[in-house]
Amino acid sequence: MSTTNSLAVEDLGSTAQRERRKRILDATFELASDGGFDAVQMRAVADKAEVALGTLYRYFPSKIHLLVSALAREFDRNEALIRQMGDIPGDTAAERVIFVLKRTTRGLQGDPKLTEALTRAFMFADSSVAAEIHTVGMSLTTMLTHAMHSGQAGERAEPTDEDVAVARVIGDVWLSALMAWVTGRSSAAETGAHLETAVGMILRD
Amino acid sequence: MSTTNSLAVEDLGSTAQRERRKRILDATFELASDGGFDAVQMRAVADKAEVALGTLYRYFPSKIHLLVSALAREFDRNEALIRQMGDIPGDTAAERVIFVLKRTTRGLQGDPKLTEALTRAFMFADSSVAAEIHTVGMSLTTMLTHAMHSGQAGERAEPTDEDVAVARVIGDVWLSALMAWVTGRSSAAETGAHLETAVGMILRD
DNA sequence: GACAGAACTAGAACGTGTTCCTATGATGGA
DNA sequence: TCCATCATAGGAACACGTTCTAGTTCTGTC
Repeated sequence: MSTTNSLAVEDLGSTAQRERRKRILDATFELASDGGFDAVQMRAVADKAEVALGTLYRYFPSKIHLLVSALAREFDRNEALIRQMGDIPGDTAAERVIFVLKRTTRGLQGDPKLTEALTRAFMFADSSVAAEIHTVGMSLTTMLTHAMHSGQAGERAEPTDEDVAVARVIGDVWLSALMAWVTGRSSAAETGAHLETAVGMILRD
Repeated sequence: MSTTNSLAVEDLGSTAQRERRKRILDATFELASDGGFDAVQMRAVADKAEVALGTLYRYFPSKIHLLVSALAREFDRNEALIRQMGDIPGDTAAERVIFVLKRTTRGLQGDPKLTEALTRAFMFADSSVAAEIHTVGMSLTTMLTHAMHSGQAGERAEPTDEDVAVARVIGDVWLSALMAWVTGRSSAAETGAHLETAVGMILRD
């Protein structure tokens, strides 16, 4: 286990450690939700999580690792939520994909500062955060391929390479749209419209 | 002219000022090219440009503004280059778009550290950099709509809303692909392949 | 229970982005 | 030419991410 990676839940032996990790991520969410990226100050996170600064850095080797890990947890939860709601409404793949994207986007837009913090960290991440970023990418791809096939024959089959390629392109567009929204370059409505247009282009049935 | 914006060339009265601005951007390129984002240190830029730190901040209110302005200049030059080479090779819009994207990408990949610096700054930018980001977005959109229509009837007409929407989606994918490459999550070859796939999906003739 | 090693705390210290201050030089109008 | 104003130089000062050190507590093993 190299020191350049965040400590994942599986890496942590004791209950106390898992609780520390949770307290840290909770504190991160709270601070981010209040004041965005800039308010997530490492000393403040450590204080709020009741953990020493050095310990915080033991669990997450940088602020970016911390925030991207927080994003990964958020995505995991979102994916679980969507998965447990069963079949996704919509007759075509495009409709279903737009449904989950809009739902996810709406969830994020409900907490703009938090979203700003998580998104900017994700965008700023360099190669040392590759592992955490990969986790996020997988969640997104899984969610999208699941939406594409939900309720269809062969739903349980592995997604094809083509499915994955489509999901990646849609994920790219979604991230860019999210970034445009976060940086105030487009409104929520424009973001939604842009997403619909793009998915319509890519997923013509 | 608000202090939250970089000083554009047009804002500068005297020749000495235009030269200062140029020296600053040149120094930025040089440092970025050598050591990437981290090597572009404001004190180092000021030294190399033979300008006081305070002056640097007068011209560019933050490191991010500085780097995004550098990116804008680079894009302008790239667009001019492509525009002056006349008709773009390729029989279909997709082929022509792929041509300019690959050409631009190759240019960037030829100087990885520089690209890392510029891309990460762009990705990290917040709303205070909206103006500079918009400049970059316009260059990209213009380049793409130009490629879509190059050599076609009605080449000189204004791009339609649909053209712009398509260009924006392609621009989104391109940025994400560039980011994946910059952060070492995908190779140059994969980046190229991904772009081709995506453009193929979006621009089916 | 005693010990070894890992994990944790508290806080100092360092680097770099950013701000601020004072003195000096350039410019344009009376 | 002289003055007012603004731009620049030079450098101190501050904030926050990150690293490091010394001492303390926890955990597992004999």
